[in-house]
Amino acid sequence: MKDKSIYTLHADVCKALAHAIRIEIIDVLKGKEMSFSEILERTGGLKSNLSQHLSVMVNKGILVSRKNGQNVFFKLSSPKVQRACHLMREVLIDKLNKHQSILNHKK
Amino acid sequence: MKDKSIYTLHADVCKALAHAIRIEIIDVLKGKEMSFSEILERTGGLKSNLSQHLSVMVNKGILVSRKNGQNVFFKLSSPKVQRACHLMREVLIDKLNKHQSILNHKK
DNA sequence: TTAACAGTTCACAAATTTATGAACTATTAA
DNA sequence: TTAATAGTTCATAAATTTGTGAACTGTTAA
Repeated sequence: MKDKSIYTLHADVCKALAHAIRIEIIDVLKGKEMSFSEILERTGGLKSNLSQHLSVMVNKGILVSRKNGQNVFFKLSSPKVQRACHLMREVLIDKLNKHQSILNHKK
Repeated sequence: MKDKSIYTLHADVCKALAHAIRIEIIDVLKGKEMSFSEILERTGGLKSNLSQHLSVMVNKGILVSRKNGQNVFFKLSSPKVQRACHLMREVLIDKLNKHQSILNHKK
């Protein structure tokens, strides 16, 4: 049988996008590097929770981090992440538009 | 507070990519339309399981389906899906390459 | 009508993911 | 040294996702 482990690895990377908080982090991190506390300021919530989400994203290769003194800075590992995320957002928008136009047709 | 429901919707679309079987389905469906049974032939597994995965993908707007007689045909809802998926695959490959080059440096 | 075929739905157990708060580590300042 | 700050780790309970097989629906053929 064909080896499917590449699909598991690929899905693991995609899982790093599969949570509202993590999508928000990508949104906030678009293009720039930001410290943990700045991200926390923008997203809100518990810092333990944010730390866990960030660590998932770093482990899956979506983000990279570096430590400077007491602070840890995060950024997207590549512009590809932002592009992929943007495409998925468009798929969502397309779907919402289609639903809207179906509704308009019915009235 | 800022409204975050767009992040939830966006993450829901991304969740449709977050499973090995669903990544395989996208891979198999690249560019072409295919019937349920053809997809089942290629991916293997239980048909009830495949049917559930396909229904998740249709509901999230990743796939569209049409019925013709006894057969149901599926295709990607847009080339954007394939492009996003490909970008995430590249993020994975980049990560694997980086790990590889770190290993080479150590020996 | 009955049987066969294609696919979906359902119930449920198992696995995975998530949020929370407490405890912990590391760095800087007093 | 002690205290404060920044962030991580850990345990655990709750929520969500997943795989399985049986039952079901709809379509075609005999």
